[in-house]
Order: sequence, then C-alpha cells, then structure tokens
Amino acid sequence: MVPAARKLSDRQSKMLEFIRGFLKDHPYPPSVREIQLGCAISSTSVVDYNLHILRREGYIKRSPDISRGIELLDDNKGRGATAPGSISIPVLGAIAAGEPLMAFPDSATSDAVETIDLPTSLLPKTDSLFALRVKGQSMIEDLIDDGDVVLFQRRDTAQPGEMIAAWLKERQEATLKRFFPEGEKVRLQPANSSMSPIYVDASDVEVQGVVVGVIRMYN
Amino acid sequence: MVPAARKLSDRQSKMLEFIRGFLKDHPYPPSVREIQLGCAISSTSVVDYNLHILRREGYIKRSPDISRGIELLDDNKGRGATAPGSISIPVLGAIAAGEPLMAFPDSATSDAVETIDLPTSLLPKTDSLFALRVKGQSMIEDLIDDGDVVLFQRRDTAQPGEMIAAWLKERQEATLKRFFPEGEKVRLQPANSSMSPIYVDASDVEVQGVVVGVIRMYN
DNA sequence: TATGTTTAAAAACAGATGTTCTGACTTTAG
DNA sequence: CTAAAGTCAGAACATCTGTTTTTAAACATA
Repeated sequence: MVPAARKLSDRQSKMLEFIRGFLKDHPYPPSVREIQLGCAISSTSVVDYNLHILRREGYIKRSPDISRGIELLDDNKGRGATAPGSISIPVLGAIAAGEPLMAFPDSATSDAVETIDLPTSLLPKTDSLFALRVKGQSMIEDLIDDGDVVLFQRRDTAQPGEMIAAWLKERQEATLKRFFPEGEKVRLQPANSSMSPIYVDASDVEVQGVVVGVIRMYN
Repeated sequence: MVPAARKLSDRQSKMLEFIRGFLKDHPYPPSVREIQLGCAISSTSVVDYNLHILRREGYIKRSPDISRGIELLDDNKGRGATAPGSISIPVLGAIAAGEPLMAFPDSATSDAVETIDLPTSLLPKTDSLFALRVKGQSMIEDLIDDGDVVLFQRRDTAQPGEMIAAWLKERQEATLKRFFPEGEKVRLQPANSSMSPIYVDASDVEVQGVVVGVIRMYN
C-alpha cells in the first residue's frame, strides 16, 4: 500500500518514478545528482528539497550523510527474475531484410518465444525495447547479416537515414530498411547494392522501431 | 550455482559475510570504509585489494567510481542473481582488429570492467566465455566493426579459417584475425581488402579464443 | 641467498555526493 | 494589493568514498 495519499507535484512524481526505475536497473539506489540528471532538474538543491518532501509524505526514507541513502517505501520489492543492471528484451519474431514478408506480432498481445538479457550499461535507453531475428541480407552493407538479432526501440517516428522496422500496411509486411522521407513518398533503402529501394506512400508506412543494437551468434 | 570455488582467505570470507549481512540490514550496499570497520581492517586499501580478489573470483560485481557500487553475485535470493538461464560474461578489455596493439590481460589476474548477460539459449557453449571490445576495422568484411563487442570461447587451438583472438608473444600484442596455419608459419588474415595479412612463426602465436558471437550497440 | 609474488598498512589523493546558503520567482492567504 | 509560504536556481561547501602510492612483512620459488 502506498503510505500517503497526498498529492505530489509533477516533479515529485517524476523523481519517484525515476528512483523506481533506477532500482530496477541497478543494485544500488541513485545519488542526488543522478536523480538530477535523470529528471532534468537544474540544481541538486531542488532535488534535495523535493526528496525532503517525499520523505515527509512517507514515500521514501533517507539516511542522512550517507551516499545513495534512499529507500523506497511503497515498493513491493523482492521479486524480479532479471538481474539488477540487466533488462530482459523480448525477441518477438523475425523481420525481413530481403524481400519483405514476415509480419511480427504486437508485443502487447504476443508471447515472445524467447528473451535476451542485456546490461543496461550497454543500452542507450532501457524502455520499450524489443528484438527481431533478421531474414535476408539486404542490410549486409550495414553489417547486419541473415540470422542476426536486431534490437529496436519502439517508436512511431524516425529521423531520415535511421534504420527502422517498417510496417507496410497495404502489403501487410514488415521489413528492415533505412528510412528516407521524400515528400509524399517514403524511400525504404536496403544496404545492399544489388537491391533496389522500395517507394511507398508515407501514409502506407508505419514505423515500428529504430535499430539500437545487433547481436550475432556463430553456432 | 556459486560462480567460483576458489579458496578465499579468512579475511575475504569475512568481508563477503559482512556484505551479505549489511545488505540484509540496509537498502544500499556498504561503502569501502564500512566494510573496513565491520571487519576490523586497518586500511581501506586492504579492503579494496580484497574486493578486487572477490570480484576476480566471481563473488561480487563492482561499478568503478560509484559509491557503494558493490553487488553480490552468489546470492540467489533475488538481489544480485543472474537471471535463470543466463550467464554473465566478463568484458575483459579491448582487442585490436586494425593494427595490432592493445594487449588484453589474462582473465585469471584481471578484473573485468563490466560483464554482459546473455541467455544460454543463444550460446553454443556456456563455459569459458569472455568478451573483448574491438578497435579498428580490419574485420569489417566479416561484419565486425570498430566498437563491437566480440564474444570468445577460451581455447588454445583453432581450426584453419576460424576467427581468433591471437596473442603475438614477441610483439606482446593481441589481435583479432582469421587463423591459417601454413607449415612453420601462421597467416593471420584480416577481413579487409585494404589490409595485408600478418605472417609469424607458429611458435610465436598463442590462440586465446575463437569468436562465437558479436554484439553491436548504436548509442 | 636471491627473487618475485602475495598480502598488508598508512597516508594521501581525487572524485563523488549530500548539504547549505543566498537570492529570485511563483503561488497562496488575508 | 501585500505578506507569507512554497518552489526553484546557482554556487559553494564539507565530507563521504573509491583509488592510488609507497613501504614493508610474509611467503614461495629457483
């Protein structure tokens, strides 16, 4: 049960949420300055000020003069199969990098066949990640081979040139390509000089996620 | 499964026991000086020295320069345990794939700055694995880029054509190349058409491990 | 014996981190 | 409106804390 039912400011809720997330990713609590960075706060004094309030309201406990002496009180800890500092990423299925084909299901509704654990230290961000196994060699010149596992961050927009998992509504197909918006159209560019780009209406393309990593195993 | 079964000194066991107890009583790990006090040790350097050993032997994990950055690894009560079906692989350092240079230390005597967790399902074998971060682009045509993390299985022999971490005794250098024995000599072949192979005496080459995987992160 | 390795102690160093102070801006109560 | 309280920013401060350096004792090995 949450100890207090007092209203918290946006900043305080954000801090609480950050601490909670930090404790998921690390085996030690965050420092004041890590909270400052994580919540985009301009001064450590503000962090301290709001931590004071969070303690007064019963959300946390603090050990004075002790680094990282913050304890979450409303946390039902004790469970969590993933090692601290690591997160589990679901491998949702396969994606075509050659001829587009395999659809991959939505993570909300599907059960990942497997998951991979990676240390958060390696990852740019730790939320909304998923993985797909690559079929085909259209991204070979970007050093992504058939069979590689590609990590994505779920996003619905992409910057020009980014590698994305694209869903082509009309064809009901998913494909791994570089993303180049060109007016009303979108060019989906493979990284293989023997293959041609795909041109589709911007409205027909749905960005599923952008590539943040690659894993390859030689078996 | 306890990571190592190496002999620990009385002092080291006591420290381990103290850390375990401290984590039971506090929501944050102990500092070096708290361990010093708790175990009646006369200097922080001695604590640091023995913590190094505990990490080398796989009992704990440490986050450099982070206060209280100690994590118990042999603890299966939720905090600090590697996820079931996963193993932790030490990232020992860097290896040159361009001009050979950076030596990487021996795993028996070195402390991994970080580890990566991978599910055993992805791995061909789960024993004697280690990882190195690649410097240079000599393996670019084998889809291994500068900055990639390469997983090795520790072995002292290799099949012709396998990608290996090679130690050149005379030069005191380590390099990532493909292995081709040719009589008395060994050809170490880069996967970059703009680079030339290295020829050395067979007796001058020490196989450290063979490549079993690649991990790449875009940050 | 000579030499190198392991373990230890003491001190100093450098960086990480909690805390405090001052002033300004915003909101609220009267 | 005015004053008090609440919130925030920037800087400085104090100390907590990981790391390094130096020196040396104990121990094993050649």
